[in-house]
This record gives sequence, C-alpha cells and structure tokens, in this order.
Amino acid sequence: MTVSKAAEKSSEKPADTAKGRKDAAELQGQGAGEALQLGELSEQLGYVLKRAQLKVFENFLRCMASLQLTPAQFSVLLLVEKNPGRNQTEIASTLGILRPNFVAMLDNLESRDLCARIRSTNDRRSHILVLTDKGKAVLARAKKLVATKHEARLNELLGQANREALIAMLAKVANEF
Amino acid sequence: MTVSKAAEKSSEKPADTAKGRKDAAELQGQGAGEALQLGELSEQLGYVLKRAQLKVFENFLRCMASLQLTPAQFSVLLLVEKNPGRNQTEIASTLGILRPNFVAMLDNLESRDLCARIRSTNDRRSHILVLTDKGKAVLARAKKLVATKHEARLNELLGQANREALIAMLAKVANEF
DNA sequence: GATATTTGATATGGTCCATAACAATTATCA
DNA sequence: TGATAATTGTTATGGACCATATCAAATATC
Repeated sequence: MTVSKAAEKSSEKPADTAKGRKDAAELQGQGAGEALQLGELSEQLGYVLKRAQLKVFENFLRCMASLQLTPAQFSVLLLVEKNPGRNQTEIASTLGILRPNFVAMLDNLESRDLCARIRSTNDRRSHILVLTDKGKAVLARAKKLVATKHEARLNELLGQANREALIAMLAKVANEF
Repeated sequence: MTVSKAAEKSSEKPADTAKGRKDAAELQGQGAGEALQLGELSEQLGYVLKRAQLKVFENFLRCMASLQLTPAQFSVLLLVEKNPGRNQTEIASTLGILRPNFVAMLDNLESRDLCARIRSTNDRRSHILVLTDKGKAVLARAKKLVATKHEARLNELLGQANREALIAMLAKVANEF
C-alpha cells in the first residue's frame, strides 16, 4: 500500500515532465530479449568478489555434501585441530565469529561428536575445545575432499601459479585493506 | 537445556577414556596469551575470499557514507544506467537478486528519488526502470568516490597491474567455477 | 573483601536470502 | 475465439547469519 503509492508518486514526480515523458516513451521495448550489459559492474572489486565468493562456497558445499560440513564449520575444525586447548572466545574471535553466535555452532559440532568442550581446570569459566577422534577422522576426510575436488577445480581453472597469486592477493586485501 | 546436556554428554563420551583424560590434562593452559596459528586456514580459498569480501564491503560503505549507498544499491544504479528501459525481473536476475527481494530495494531507491518505476506500454505487467535526474547525479558522485577512495586504496595496496589481474581472476572464478 | 572483568550462554532484533502464493496481464493453442 | 498456461510485480513467511544487551558463574583487581 505504501509501496504502490510510492511507486505512483515517484513515477510521476521526476519522469512526468515533458522531457521525462518523451524519454520514457523512447525506452519502451528497449532491447527486449537481448542480454544486459554489465558495463562498469564487471570491474567493480566488490561485485566480482561477492559473486566469486558465492560460487566458491556453493562448490565447497557440493564437495562436502557427504560430510555435511559448511565452510564455517570446516574452518572451526581446522583451527581447533591446529590449536587444541584454546577456549571458545579465542577460537571464535580469530575466526571473526561473535561469542554468542559461536555457541550454536559448537552445539552442532558437539552433538555430532566432532568436537568437545572440556571445562578448564585453570579457569573454570572457560571451555577448552578439542577435536574428538571422530572429529579428527572427519576433518582428515574433509581435507582430502577439499584438495581433490575443490582446490583441484581452482587449479585447472587458473593454474597453480595463478591460484597461489590469487590467494596471496586476497590475503593481503583481507589483512591490510 | 538440550544444549548443556549435549555438552555434558560429549565431553564425557569421547574425552573421558584413559587416553582422553590424559590428553585433556596436557592441554590445560596451552599457549595462553599467545596468538593462534591459522595453519592451513590462511590458504583456504573460501576463507580468504570471504574475509576479503567483508573488508572490501566495509571499506565501500565508509567511502559511500555521504551518499548512503550500499554495494547492492550501487550495483543496481550502475546496471539501470547502463540498461535503461529494462524491467525489474531483468535487472534483478542479472544481479542475482530474487524478484521478491528486489521489491524492497526498489522501494528504497524510489522513495529517495534515485530511480523510477514506469509502467510499460508494451507489457502492462512490467515496470520499466529508469534513473531519475537525481539518481544520475548521485551515481556520478558515487563513481567518483569509488574511484578516488575505494579503487585507489586497492591500487596502492596491490599496484595497477596486480589489481587488474585480481579482478580478472575473480571474474573467471565467478563465471566458470 | 568489595568491585570490576571475563566466559559461556540466552534472548532478541536486524538483514539478507529463499519459497509459496496471489492478482493482473499476456502468451499459447485447441 | 476462448480456455488454459505462463509471466510480472508483489506480499507473506521462514531460515540463515550477524549484532547487541544481559545474565550467572568464575576470576581478577585493588
């Protein structure tokens, strides 16, 4: 209701001048059926970055379908494996995950017996994170899937050297932009 | 409630074996205070892509603060300017926006008098999209801000050649992955 | 030992993304 | 032609992700 009113208003305010009406008439049936021109959009960093990221995540999820791991979950398992004995706050913050949002993530991983919270004896407020044996096994399989299906795809698309250059540049952007 | 129960269960199932208890004890106070090791994470395409994208969007929003344009809104204005006379479905779909979600976006742009919906005379179901004069002016200012603040930042970080190589590779990933 | 801080957790709200459904209009084709 | 199917913009709605405020328990600070 406010929507259609806004639409009426706007289509009559700026476009209903003499010039506006002529322009609108000329546009009727403009390039119907033809593909749209992306123009400057195809060189906008943010645009191409976002689209690439969506495609990569999509591919990742397909590769991981058998293990049911999202990119975020995979990153948690990787980080916990590399840094066993750290607490939730440390793991979450280095991944850019806010502590409240990390709770449900861990609940999920723990309910699947991939990860365990252990009450710390030094600081009984905090939970130390460890991969379970199953978690280690699943992560090992996940790494193989990523290497053979996911990264291999990027290699055949860009070549080894370009792939490394791309990741290095992205890391630089992520860290120093 | 199911949460704490799951936590108890998992922390006692895989980690409370003789070996599990010893490992947990050894981990207490592991590398406290030291920075975490990213390990293989820093070479995961998806991870570095996502973090770079967040940083770039963040920077974009800062550069555009005076114009109050999000990356998505900027892309809509760019595409409508390059392809005037196309309808909502065409613009939305080439941007990867679903039609239902595009409605509110247009309501916003139209309420700010940056964009106008014009009922098509050829097909009276569809709305033709056009930039208003104000929309063209705002977009022109936005382009300048992007060029001088946003892209310039990337140039001084990577250099002109690397910047172009990065965007080309990202485009390839976005299109062919 | 009183006060402040930290940790994990809950509740909650916002934004973005996806699907189903609807009225109006147009396309299809028997 | 006229009945049926498809399309367009729209609404409603639910899920995923992200951010803030708040809390109890434990610890740190002074």
